[in-house]
Amino acid sequence: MANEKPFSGLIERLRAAGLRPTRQRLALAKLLFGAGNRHLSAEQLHAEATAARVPVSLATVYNTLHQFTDAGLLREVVVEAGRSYFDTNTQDHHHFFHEASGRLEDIPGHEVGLQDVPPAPAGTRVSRVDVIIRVRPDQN
Amino acid sequence: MANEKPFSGLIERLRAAGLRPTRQRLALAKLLFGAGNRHLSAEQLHAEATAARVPVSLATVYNTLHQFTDAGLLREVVVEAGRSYFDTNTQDHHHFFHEASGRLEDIPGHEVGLQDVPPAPAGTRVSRVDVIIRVRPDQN
DNA sequence: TCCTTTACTAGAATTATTCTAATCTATTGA
DNA sequence: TCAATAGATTAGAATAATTCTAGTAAAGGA
Repeated sequence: MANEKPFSGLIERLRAAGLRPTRQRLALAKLLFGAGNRHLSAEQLHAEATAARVPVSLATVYNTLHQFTDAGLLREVVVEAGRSYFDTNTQDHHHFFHEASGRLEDIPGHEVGLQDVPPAPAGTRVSRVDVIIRVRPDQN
Repeated sequence: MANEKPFSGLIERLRAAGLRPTRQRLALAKLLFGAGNRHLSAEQLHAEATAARVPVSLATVYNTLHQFTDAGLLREVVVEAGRSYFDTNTQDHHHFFHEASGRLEDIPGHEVGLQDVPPAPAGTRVSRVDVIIRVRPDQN
């Protein structure tokens, strides 16, 4: 199965980002990038690593998530006070946020368009545009 | 000055929301709504209240902000992990977020348009759409 | 005024995240 | 191959934002 040796590629990605391909970084990368687009909190990833018998400390999970984010491998999405998710899809796209369950769902980038985006205030430039469509269960 | 008796209106707004117009709620409402559109964190509002010689506990500030939000008098905007602002402008509008300073700035609603907003996932309905344009200092 | 309900409070508790200082490991060059 | 070292990992403490608790106080109606 294609799951056997997904390491070589990951090692390159980490090296390219200036990160040593250590055991825990590889294990976390495999969990993050080995199964399509994901939206995970640090706690969730830590729990997955533990379940996968990769003992890694929560501090390392946080460090790693931030390093990956800085390297452009992940994107951080904040939806609620004290709750942020790391998204493995770094392409230009937006999100549905399910208020009831706290779940985040991708909206393919081309499905939402912005018109008349105003210019950035003087002395600044746009670093990113986040669009979050908050939805809740329909009560019908 | 027009600042002398802005209470009567506020008392009505609170009553309409089913909230008793208590001393601290009135004082906080006055700080919030007495000076145009504002974006305040709970800590900031608590500091302002203290400075205005209105001793109110932080717990009450949180309670009040959430009650006002539930009543539609405020809108909560989350921009960073562990940092949320309460916006006194409840009209449909979006924000610039200054990453360097942590400051939030309104973009009048009609300046940004969304096209091709996808339908909400089955069984859900849209409760709100947040657009946050993140900007950072231009390095030129 | 009295009573009931609702609000307020200080401080403790909780949650998410970051820091610290000690230990370990990947890499490199002899 | 191996030691030196720069960088990574760790447990646990520290911090920050927020919520909870349970006791006290104040508002509004009878």
